[in-house]
Amino acid sequence: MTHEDSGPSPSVSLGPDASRRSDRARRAILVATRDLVADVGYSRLTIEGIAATAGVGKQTIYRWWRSKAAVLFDAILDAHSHEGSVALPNTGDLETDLRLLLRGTVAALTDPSNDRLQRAIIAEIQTDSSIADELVRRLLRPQFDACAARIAVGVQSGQVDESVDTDLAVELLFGPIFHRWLLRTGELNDVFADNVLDKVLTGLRPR
Amino acid sequence: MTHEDSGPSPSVSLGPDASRRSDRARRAILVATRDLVADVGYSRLTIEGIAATAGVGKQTIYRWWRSKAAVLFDAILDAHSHEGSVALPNTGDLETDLRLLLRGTVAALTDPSNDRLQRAIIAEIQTDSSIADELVRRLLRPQFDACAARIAVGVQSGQVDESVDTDLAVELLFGPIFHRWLLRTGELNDVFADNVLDKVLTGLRPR
Amino acid sequence: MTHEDSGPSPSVSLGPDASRRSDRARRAILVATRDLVADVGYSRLTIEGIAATAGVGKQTIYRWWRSKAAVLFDAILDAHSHEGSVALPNTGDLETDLRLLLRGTVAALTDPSNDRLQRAIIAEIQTDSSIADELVRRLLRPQFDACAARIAVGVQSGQVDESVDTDLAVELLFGPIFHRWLLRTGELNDVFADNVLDKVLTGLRPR
Amino acid sequence: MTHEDSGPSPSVSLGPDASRRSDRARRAILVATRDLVADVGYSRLTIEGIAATAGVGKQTIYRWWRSKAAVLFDAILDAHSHEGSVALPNTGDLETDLRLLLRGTVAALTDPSNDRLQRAIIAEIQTDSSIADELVRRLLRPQFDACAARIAVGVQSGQVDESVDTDLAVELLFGPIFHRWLLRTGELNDVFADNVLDKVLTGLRPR
DNA sequence: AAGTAATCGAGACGGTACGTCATGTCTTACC
DNA sequence: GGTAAGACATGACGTACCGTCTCGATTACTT
Repeated sequence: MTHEDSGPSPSVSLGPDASRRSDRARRAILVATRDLVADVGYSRLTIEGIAATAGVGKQTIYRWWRSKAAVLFDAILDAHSHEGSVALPNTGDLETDLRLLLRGTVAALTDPSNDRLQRAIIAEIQTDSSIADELVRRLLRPQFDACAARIAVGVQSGQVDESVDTDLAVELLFGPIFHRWLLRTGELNDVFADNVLDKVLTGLRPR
Repeated sequence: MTHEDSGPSPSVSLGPDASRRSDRARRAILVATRDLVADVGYSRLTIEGIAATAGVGKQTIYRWWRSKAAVLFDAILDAHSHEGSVALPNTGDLETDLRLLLRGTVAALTDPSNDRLQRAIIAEIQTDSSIADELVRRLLRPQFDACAARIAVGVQSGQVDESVDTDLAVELLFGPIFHRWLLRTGELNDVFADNVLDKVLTGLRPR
Repeated sequence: MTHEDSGPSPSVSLGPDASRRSDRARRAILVATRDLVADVGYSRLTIEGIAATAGVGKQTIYRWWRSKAAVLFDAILDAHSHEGSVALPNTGDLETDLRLLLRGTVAALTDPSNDRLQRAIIAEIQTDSSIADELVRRLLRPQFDACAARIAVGVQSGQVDESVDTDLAVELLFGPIFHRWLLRTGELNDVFADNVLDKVLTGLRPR
Repeated sequence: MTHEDSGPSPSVSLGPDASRRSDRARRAILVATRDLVADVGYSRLTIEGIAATAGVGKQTIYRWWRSKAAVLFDAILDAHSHEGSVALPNTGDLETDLRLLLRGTVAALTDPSNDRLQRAIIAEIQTDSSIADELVRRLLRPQFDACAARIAVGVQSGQVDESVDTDLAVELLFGPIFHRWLLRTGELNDVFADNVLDKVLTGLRPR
């Protein structure tokens, strides 16, 4: 999202002259955004509030981000940037590995400290599809791809039928998990994740 | 408010004295809300705009609804109230019936005239969980229950393994569909729905 | 102000059919108006507040009075109706009698329990001159006329020059008093009243 | 805003940081206020109307003035600020000078183009005594002091008794004038002013 | 090192919408 | 038909934020 993806300060919009940009202000804005969303919720998050909390002029925010949603998105990216790569465990047993992955996803979604931030960005992408694209591209796709890769290994080792589309398999796994979280149709916990995994794997096994 | 509601003026919150309520105003508000969301999108939907379009005082909206989201939700309910019951077809073949159901769901989600209204309520339930509860209880649960009932018939006719939890089966089917629609991870069409159905049914068949 | 000036329920506007009028409601409205003005001041006096305090429907007020000012005016009239006639003392000495009158006026104006009510009607007559006419005709003119009559007696007894216009004399006396009270240009007390009286009488004495 | 005020943007309440204040907005607000009061009267004067007429945001008004009355008062002050000093003529004859002064006051009060503005501020000071204090201090007191000074000269030249309190004398003169204007007890014209002056001066002459 | 140009914190500005309050009209049910 | 109650359309209130703008005061490149 910045001019070089490997750089230290990813941003949705580059702005006029990024080299002069105050890193102190940028970090303060992202931290303030996270804190405020956690505190008061996204619906009460305001640019003025972020600026005041960060000790920053409003114009500094408008100079570098297109919208409140863009700030929020960078705040989330920034929070995830310390998580390291999306490597999956490979114990050799596909079911075990996927169980760890799904349970980890459940844990991340239900973590109260992230809940408001994550739901905020979901709410936002319903309106702003460019943010949706960024979200998929930078956060979700890498995870889904890693998961698909692990399933592909399962195909080679004979644990999964070779006719299976690995991308589809990923959505069969994550779909019900996100469905429960987003629509609040029921409790999201490890039992549910295990049940989903069991049935989906049954459908994917060689016949 | 749901299809079985025979009362004349359904509402999320009844307010002070529902017997005196003007039905003319209520209907105008719900229609205006639907029209405006379709026109300008939820983020630009305002109470003042609804009131002006409906030819109604703002106070009349605030008297009967707790929030903009509550109005929106009633507008959606009202739109669905004319749809008749949620009966599924029963051709005798489970796969055929479920294919029709999933394709219908895909069609409903991707229908451009509903898109903004539906996404608006999804955005809203991320913030307001009481609206989420209403949505599940009055709109989603009836459909899911109907689907689960059809699958239960499939168990009796030997098309589905008798160990299967029918509620879980429903989420395996709808989860990936909603996942694509909500997160915009890919194109949502009949091919995808058919693929989901195929793999899930494989996982559910008697062994 | 009513159809017969000597009747028991004076009102600025007669309304549709005064014979059916509820005297209970009328009295409750006037009392509530006085209480509320004293409590919260005229600027926060509302028809709804009067109706609620009086335990009366709003329509009952609108049916019998043309405006909030009219209610207020009747409330003042009603308060003064218990005061008896406007007889002045006649000790034989004009200065003594006028001193008592002016000091009484000062006392009435500075009485904190009447202050808000009186100032409210003053504020109102700046906007509504029909109320001003009523005020002068029913409250002020009788007092001024009584005062003028007393001065006329002074003319006959040789205490005032016979060329003096008694109406003018009255305004010379009351003018400075009201001036201080209305414009708040200084403290209004007996000393001031006595000084005014002294100088004005000097100007009026036979030469 | 008084005669000795040399600053460029006098205001009742200075607010947050007067140095940043837009003079364009301030002037537009005061002009709009005057125009609107003259047009529709004080009772129909609204902040929203002022803002709209002045082409200004409502917040700009609320930022710099505490109330609608404060705006009105500044509008009056601003109108008077172009009048130059409050010097009285000094022809050598006290009666002539005071006659000019009183007739000028009568003319100012009965001028239809000022009537609504002046009555509005009178109505307002009945409720808000801080505005009353400002009015006296900045507009009335300077005029009264000038008048008192002229009378003091009359004392020295033997036209007025040396025992006379000049401030009292001023109120004897202006009191009846304002009384007629405020209470609408009779017609306010030059004849009345001359009569008042005649009697008051008689009371003030050396004996 | 001085000059200069962009960013910074601050906050006033013209606006829009908020949610509340009061207006004056109306309808309903009771007496 | 008057009454208490209160819903209604209207419109102003005073507040909160929006996104733009203008101010000095840094700050960091340029010469």
